[in-house]
Amino acid sequence: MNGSREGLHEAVRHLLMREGNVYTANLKTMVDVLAGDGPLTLPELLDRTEELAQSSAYRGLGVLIEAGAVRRIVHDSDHARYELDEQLTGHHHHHLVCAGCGVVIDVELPTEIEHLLDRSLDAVAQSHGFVLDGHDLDIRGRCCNCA
Amino acid sequence: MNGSREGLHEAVRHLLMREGNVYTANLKTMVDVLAGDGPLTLPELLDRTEELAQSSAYRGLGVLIEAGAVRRIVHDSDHARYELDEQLTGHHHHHLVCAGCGVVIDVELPTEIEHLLDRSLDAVAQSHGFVLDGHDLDIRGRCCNCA
DNA sequence: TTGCTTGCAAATGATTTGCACTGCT
DNA sequence: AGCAGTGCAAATCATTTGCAAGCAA
Repeated sequence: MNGSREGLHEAVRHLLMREGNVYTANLKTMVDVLAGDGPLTLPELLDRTEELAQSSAYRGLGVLIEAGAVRRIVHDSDHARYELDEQLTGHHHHHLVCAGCGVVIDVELPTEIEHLLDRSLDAVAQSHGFVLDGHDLDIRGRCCNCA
Repeated sequence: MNGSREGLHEAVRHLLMREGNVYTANLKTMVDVLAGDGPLTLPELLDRTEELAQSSAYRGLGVLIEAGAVRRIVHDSDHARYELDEQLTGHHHHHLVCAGCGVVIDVELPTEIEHLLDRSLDAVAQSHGFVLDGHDLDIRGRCCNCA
């Protein structure tokens, strides 16, 4: 697991270098936290780090997003959430979102379903003159605490 | 089409009454605008109406959302978007979102795909102890103007 | 030095709210 | 009179940005 974490950092460093950015200690910390947990809000991210200013967190996330290392996901709750990009985790996944407390859980769907979906979405996008980029599927519900 | 619009207003009035609200002229105007167009941002909504204060629009949307007549959808763009709830339109649909200009287009998927998806999502939700409420599928891409 | 990262404090901007006013019952 | 809906102006709050200081090449 330490090995894969090392590989992760290498991959992030590579993404950042392409944009002329440096992989600083702050950024590394943030990537580590995001790698260890699901999609986090900014306050949650700050809770899990020491000595990281809020503005630096926001700015760092901006850099990571720019480089394609992090994705910003936004639902109805107050804060946006941030997670490592799928190109880094290698897992295509979706989100199970609780309408009560706003918690977000990563889930995966059976491969055949994803394939069928991809094909269908591609057709839809093309028929509207769109260049397809990807899809986001949110499953709305209530977790056992909020139900 | 006038007939269906009348039915729409009746349905909204019914939803509002259940919460002890009145279907005022402002609300009616907003529902009319939303019924005539896709998901709109607040500025877009204001552009399409006369004599509607921004705060009244926000407040009215809040009332309509509370009653289940309108849904607020939020992507990366500055403004949230508002659309009539599916229980009013009767059409289950998804969103084709342009990463460039932020425009959102309603699209539908083949029924068999939706069925497969529903079954799959239900299983996933249950396995995480969630009570399933529904799903939102966003197709990310670039429209012909922004590609 | 030169240029980039950092953190504090201040600014921005979508959305919400306080309050006084209007219109309906 | 009494109660809701309305709009103006002010407040709120996540996020962004200006700026001065620190650090690395």
